[in-house]
Amino acid sequence: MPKLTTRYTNQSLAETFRLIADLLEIKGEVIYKTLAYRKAADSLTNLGRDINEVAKEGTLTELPGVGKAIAEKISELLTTGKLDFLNKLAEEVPLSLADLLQIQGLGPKKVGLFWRELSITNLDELKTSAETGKLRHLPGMGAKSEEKILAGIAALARRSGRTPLGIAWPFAQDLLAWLRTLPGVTAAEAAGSLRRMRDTVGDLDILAAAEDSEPVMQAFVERPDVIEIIGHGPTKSSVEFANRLHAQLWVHPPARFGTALQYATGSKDHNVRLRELALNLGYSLSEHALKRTNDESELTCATEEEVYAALGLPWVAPELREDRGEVQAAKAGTLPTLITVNDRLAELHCHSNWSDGKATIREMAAGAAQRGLKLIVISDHSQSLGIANGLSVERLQQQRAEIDAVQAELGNSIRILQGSEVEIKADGTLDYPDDVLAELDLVVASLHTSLGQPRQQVTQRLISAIQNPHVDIIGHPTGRMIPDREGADLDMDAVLAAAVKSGVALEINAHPSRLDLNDIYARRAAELGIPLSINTDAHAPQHFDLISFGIATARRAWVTPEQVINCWDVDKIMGWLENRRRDV
DNA sequence: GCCGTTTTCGGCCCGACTGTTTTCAGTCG
Repeated sequence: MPKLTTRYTNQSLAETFRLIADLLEIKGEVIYKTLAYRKAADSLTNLGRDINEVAKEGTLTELPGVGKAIAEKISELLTTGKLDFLNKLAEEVPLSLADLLQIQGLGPKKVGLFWRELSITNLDELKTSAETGKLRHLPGMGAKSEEKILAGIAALARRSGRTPLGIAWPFAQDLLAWLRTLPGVTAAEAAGSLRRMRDTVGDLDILAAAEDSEPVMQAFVERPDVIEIIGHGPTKSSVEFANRLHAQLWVHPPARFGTALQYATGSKDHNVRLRELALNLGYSLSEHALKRTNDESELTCATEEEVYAALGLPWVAPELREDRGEVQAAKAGTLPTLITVNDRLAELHCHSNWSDGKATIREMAAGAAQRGLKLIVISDHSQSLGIANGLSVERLQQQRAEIDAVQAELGNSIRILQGSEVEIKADGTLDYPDDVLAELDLVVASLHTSLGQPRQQVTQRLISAIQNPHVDIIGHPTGRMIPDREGADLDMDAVLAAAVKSGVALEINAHPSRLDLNDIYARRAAELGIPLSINTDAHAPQHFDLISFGIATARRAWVTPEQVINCWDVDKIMGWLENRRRDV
């Protein structure tokens, strides 16, 4: 439950509207009203600008899903920090009821029933009532329902929110590889937020193609690492694994794999758009087929391309399927040509054993060359980051000799530059003096410490670095760590405006625990013409392969290869750096 | 509560699974 603060961010505002939606639903308000609040919340989540700025402009109602009523509520929250409507609602419906919706299998109708009939308002009271058999006498309830609720409460205590993509992805790949070995399985793919490559995922959604689903489902729920079967049917099953991850598997015949994969990939909002479009074209779209509404005849699709083609659209990349304008763009033929992993030609931010890396400069350069990269920047930590063995000015100058030696040895297989990941210190100054920075081929400036500074202070600190003419790239701009640490409380509109002015590039750090910038801000930056740089921050050669997570984030941000420095050829990169040096 | 080259009022996606029932409501994605 969000606590009331006087300064609202896009996220806290979105949470407030989601809370309102939950409470209205428990209260029994017409479903479309609750959906409207959730839609508005999604719109705020997807917004790359500060809502305070939009409110100042008076253009709130131009946001999708925000009309007069919700715009007024946003304004009230932003100006007074309170919302009369929510306060009155909270007097009617206890706020703590919203927590009960977190329990798997428990929705607003049941929560409302428990509250009205038994005055249950929180988890403890619900648990006691279930344990003492008080729930089973209510309509639609029985002993099994009580068991399910208790299991749901226990599962809630075990789980801790969403899983970082970097953890979910490899596990899902193992699961898919195993599924593909099962007899009768002709294909298996990740779906859901996993396939859309969101930075965190809820449940793992997995789809398999097989004529006979039963044996596949049976094998799935009987896997030795399954600790609980949440559901088990012929087309859909869901389980909890020993590692606490939840997964659900759909099995459909190969001839229907296209509609099934499209359906299971989502997002929900993207699917709603497509189904609306289908209805306009005389089809009802489901995971099984496109059904003509006039004669019920079916058009089955083995591939997703066929599904989109039937709707008059080009195939839409999964990373775009968030209902952020992609269906409209597909219709208009203006989908971007998204960046791919193969477009990456350079790594501009990585570490060697001169600071906290695990490999030598030679090993890093050779590893990069082996992966087809044409240019690598060794950017070890600067002096004040003692914990990472940051380089003194003297060691930095010694490192140049080794880089030159490795360059001579490897010849023109790869270009090696000397850079640095320079600390932006708590006072906003950089960790090396300007004359030292001027000697470097490329400078990445990053925040690592004092991330908890007040908004204005930490924003000004980052802007100081952006304005330093020696800085080329801002590394992982917010400093967030998934899932544990929120980034700095930056005024991102001001940061982006400063970046536009200085011509500095912003990084999408590809490490799955960072993915910083995130998709929303990366999209906004690209729209503003700010050059992006996608880097793995590798501390060993195998980390170069983490690039796929950074590329996926860029794809979610609608980014094309031209907008990313790492995709330029060596001459263009060197030219860009030269221009920046000349402007100093 | 939002929204409109089929509508400014009347719509607002589709199906599987479960537990309670005896034909269906609730939940989920």
